Amino acid sequence: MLRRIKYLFSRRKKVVTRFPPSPTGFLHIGRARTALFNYLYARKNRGSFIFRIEDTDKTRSKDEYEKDIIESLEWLGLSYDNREIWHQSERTEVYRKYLENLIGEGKAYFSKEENQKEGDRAEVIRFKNPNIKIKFTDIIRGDVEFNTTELGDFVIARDVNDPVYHFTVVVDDFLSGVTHVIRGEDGVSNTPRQILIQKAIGAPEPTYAHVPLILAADKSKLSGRHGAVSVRQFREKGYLPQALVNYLALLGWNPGTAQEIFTLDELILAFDLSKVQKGGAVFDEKKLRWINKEHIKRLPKKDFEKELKKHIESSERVKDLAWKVSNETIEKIAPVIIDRIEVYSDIDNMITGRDLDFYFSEPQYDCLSLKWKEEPDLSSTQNHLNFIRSELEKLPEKSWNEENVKTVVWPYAENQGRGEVLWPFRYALSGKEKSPNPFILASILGKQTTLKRIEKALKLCTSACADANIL
RNA sequence: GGCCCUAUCGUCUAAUGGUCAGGACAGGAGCUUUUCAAGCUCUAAAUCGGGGUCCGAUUCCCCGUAGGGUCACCA
Repeated sequence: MLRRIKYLFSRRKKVVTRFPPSPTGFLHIGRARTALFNYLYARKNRGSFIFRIEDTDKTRSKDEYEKDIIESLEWLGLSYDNREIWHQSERTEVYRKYLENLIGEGKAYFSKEENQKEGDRAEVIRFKNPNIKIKFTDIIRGDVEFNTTELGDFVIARDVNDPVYHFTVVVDDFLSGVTHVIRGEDGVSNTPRQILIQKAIGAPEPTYAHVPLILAADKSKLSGRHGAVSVRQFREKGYLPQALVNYLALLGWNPGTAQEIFTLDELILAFDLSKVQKGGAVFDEKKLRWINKEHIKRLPKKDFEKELKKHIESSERVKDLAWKVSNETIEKIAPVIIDRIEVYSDIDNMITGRDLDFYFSEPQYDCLSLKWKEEPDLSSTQNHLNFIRSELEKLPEKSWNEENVKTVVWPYAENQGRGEVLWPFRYALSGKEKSPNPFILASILGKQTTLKRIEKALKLCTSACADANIL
């Protein structure tokens, strides 16, 4: 009972996590993952997740990047809880107060410098290092100990109005009540100096968790030269945000169960920071693609259809040829397409590869292609097509569907040879070596078009090929 | 180089002081109503090396090796 109360008491402090990117580039997936971990941890503990902008480097910070980071975060569905977004560039007043206090207390001092490189100031503010041992507990890596002597009296500001990162993070984390600092592994060695500053300004020490880095296939840090690294690039490639989130969560973490496909809400439930891996993880786009496919399969039908329509309608080919894209067609082909793609950009590739043409226009092909590979000539192909046509003509329009077309043709195909019958049937409808099966095709195209295309195939058999003396 | 961290199939990972070291992705083979895809079944594939501790280590310890991070008036 006492334990229980103690436990509850210890948990009373509200968890606050944060994501403080500097707008010096598009949102990198590595950073997106640490944002995700912060988000998950906060949500899991019913705490809050804070977002702020660290733009103290005026030359490298760009509005364009800030916009991208905010959009990407929103796209991923990682909502933050603060209404107002702090910009460190607008908070020099705040930092100055702390800076002046430290100087007044003798914990920091102005220091004359010899210019090491261009842009260096002649005078900076340095932190007076007490040279103590710093020990902190990291949720992921356990106890970490550092001797701070080697840090020396490090710089905390260029001048009173121009503080440096280490100082601003500590002040802002303190002021916004951050309880858990979850960041990339590259922050480990920054921790001791930040703890030193915390002690100096009287800020409580947050709990740390350093997440391992995302690696490229060659095990080096994932960067631009390895291809897509920003969230926006994956978005442009046609990945689903929930799939990216799912994959990123699974990189370096696992729920301890066999479950691999998660929604954001499921992740919140299952997530456990202490089970995050210690070593870096190689980014594998193949697996991301697979996860994306699984999420596409789980999409509400209408959502997928909408996206499919968008891709088809906006393609150059469809626009150039002025093909009509009816909702009815979209609904019919959606299940066929869904089995054949992993990311939305695969739809675009199918269009450019002419793999969708036959749904919208009459196929053009060479009559010889109608012949099944084991047939010596077109004579029996012609017979088969004739049979299919006459039988299908009897099938009323309102019973025209995949199942019924199959019922009509199947016994005949069994009898005459599947390839011999089905290949020309399918080819007549698609004009393609590879396509969905003829029954689905027939049901998508409808009775009229199906019969028209068979008719056309029959004509080709008798005229063109006959001329060429192939029969 | 100093300091810090890490080490299981190709990749993401599970597991235990005693297991046939499990799963998933990717690969290979096959099945299913021609082709393509999907689906299903099967298959190959790993505990970095060397010392300890122990009846027994992949697991615990040490050393090595490899990889990574960090050493700014960048964040």
